[in-house]
Amino acid sequence: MRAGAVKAGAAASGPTCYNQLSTSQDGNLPNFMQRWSKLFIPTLREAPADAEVASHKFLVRAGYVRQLAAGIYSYLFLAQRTILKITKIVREEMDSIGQELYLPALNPREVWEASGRWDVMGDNMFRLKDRKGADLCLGMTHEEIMTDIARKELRSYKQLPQIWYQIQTKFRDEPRPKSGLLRVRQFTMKDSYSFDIDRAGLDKSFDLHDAVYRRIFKRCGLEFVAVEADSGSMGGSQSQEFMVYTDAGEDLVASCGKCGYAANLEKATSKLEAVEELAASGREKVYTPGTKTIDDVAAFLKTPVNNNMKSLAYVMTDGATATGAPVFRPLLVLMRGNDQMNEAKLSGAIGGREFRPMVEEEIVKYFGSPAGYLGPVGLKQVKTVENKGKAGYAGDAGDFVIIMDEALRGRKNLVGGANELDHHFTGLTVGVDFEVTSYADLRNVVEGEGCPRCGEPLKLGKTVEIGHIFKLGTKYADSMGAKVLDKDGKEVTIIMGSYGIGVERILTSCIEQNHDENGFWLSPSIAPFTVVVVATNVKDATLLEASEKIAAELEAAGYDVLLDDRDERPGVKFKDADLVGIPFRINVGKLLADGKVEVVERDKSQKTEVAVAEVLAHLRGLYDPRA
RNA sequence: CGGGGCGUAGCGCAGCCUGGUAGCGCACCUGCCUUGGGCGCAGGGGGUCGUAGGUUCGAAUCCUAUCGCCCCGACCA
Repeated sequence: MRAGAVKAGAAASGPTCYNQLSTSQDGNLPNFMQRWSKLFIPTLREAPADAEVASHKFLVRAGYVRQLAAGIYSYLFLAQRTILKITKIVREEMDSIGQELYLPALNPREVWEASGRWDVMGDNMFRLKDRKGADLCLGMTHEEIMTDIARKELRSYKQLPQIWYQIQTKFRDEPRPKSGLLRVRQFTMKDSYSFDIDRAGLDKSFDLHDAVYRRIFKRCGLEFVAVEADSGSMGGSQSQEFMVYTDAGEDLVASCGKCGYAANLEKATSKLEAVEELAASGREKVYTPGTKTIDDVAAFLKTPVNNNMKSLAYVMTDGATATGAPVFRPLLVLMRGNDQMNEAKLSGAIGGREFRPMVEEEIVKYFGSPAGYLGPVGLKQVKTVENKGKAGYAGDAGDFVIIMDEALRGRKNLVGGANELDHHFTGLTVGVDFEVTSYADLRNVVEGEGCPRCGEPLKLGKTVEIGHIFKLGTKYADSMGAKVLDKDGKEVTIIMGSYGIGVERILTSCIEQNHDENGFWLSPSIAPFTVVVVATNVKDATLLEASEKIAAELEAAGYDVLLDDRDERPGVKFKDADLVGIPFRINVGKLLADGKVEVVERDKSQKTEVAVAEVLAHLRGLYDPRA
């Protein structure tokens, strides 16, 4: 029998679609037994020196991927099989709520200008010119293209709701690609977009995605948490991320083991213990020589750190001049002395305006004092005005925006800088000694603080984001003019949602979650093969024949079978089998004389002796592909 | 963008300081041997030492520039 030939009885599904051209393929895989000796599975004994995280090391060692350039990878046979299985699951689940489209990755400048993001995306966007010199870019995400279709085609509320999705390659020129497939410049994303006539519709589309996402990740065998996320600066109302706990992750999540509260650190809050107020003394300027840090001041004045107020000086852009140059405005942030400010939270608090810390010259210019002694007293301040539901600031160019962290609201008799070298004020109280422009939650939650819902101590953990669902509202529909007529014949803006899944991140997260020193194991639902049959000695004809028979039987029962028929020593084959992510292994070897083989469960490293005639039944007890 | 590190055979590395015929382990090929956890023996193939200039009789090695990759930070729907 020729290797790779379609075995009689095994290829029951007729001509299988097996095009490898793009991510638009349907995910079908060839339905016949594969022979390792004929395949290209370049396993490595050692990982490349520049691989840091487990998934990166193993993806390379197991022959799944090879790097082409920074953050750009070729997916070899095993990786492609796994990706196809993942996208098949994604597709099956998404088809239950939406329709699949396939949109261009190559986008003209105009559509990105329509939304204003041609400029916003900056260097993160790959840009190129065509032969005529026209600007193009590679799509980082597809709000613009989807909204463009919607604005051109959708006319009536009767056509809503719509959920359109695609599985496409995305391009992002990350400043620092890293961690193998975790942070890359080219990757596959399932992105979907919902179009609704009203908020209630959006809520429903959002909830549908929430439910479908949970099913997808579960089917892929991932342990995940859904967390509250920062809805970004531009007015989205609800945002939820799906995260996987792993030390390879880059995001921090605060979670409560008791009530289930979980939130990205950019969003998380906590119950704070009350701070004892200092005795009222009235504002008093005190000489505090050489006390540039909060700890210095607190120690010098013998006051608790949390009665000290930290003043952080920033400049932010606030509008532009007639010529388009940005206008800068000073920004003072007031925090409890031992709290850390979260930049994402601040960004939200100032309506998404850009900001950066002041440099020393700016500090002197705006405060008339060197850093270390800054405070809110005596600063000229803007007025806050309501501006289409978003706070706008009115005032002269140098007027401050002063934002105070919620943890300081209502506090009295604080210590703060006096805007004068070597001097601080004691006895500062908001509303008496100074005013603030607004309050906002700006502080980072600290591990062990009380859950905002139930008060139990919060835990912090590192995570990778594998999915994100987001109520966009009218941001793109507004800027791009996507409107329909409602029941009353009135033109209304379509309300949108945006939902993403990182396909490769499902694979990498699975590996991060399920590996040991010898390799990794994937859920049978997404593993490139569900079972590998190891013929321990191919020179032994009886043994090889028995292996082939078992493999064929399993294949006919719906398993994706890899037959290791290589002329290698058993040790080599076992090492490779442990490495490449296949959840089940059948060793055909010494025990065959007694009519038995070994069934190995990779995750538990558990071996069970099973009679040859019982192999299928035994395996079905562990996992049934047709269940 | 700031800081650090590295580019020598497919992978992991030595050689560079102190210039003089390019090496080791693994992998690969051939033969023998072996067959339950990356065997053993023998023979063999493969590298313009990232690239370009320069110094020198002579450069992997010294100098300059440049490209690439990795890490930390910044940044990051």
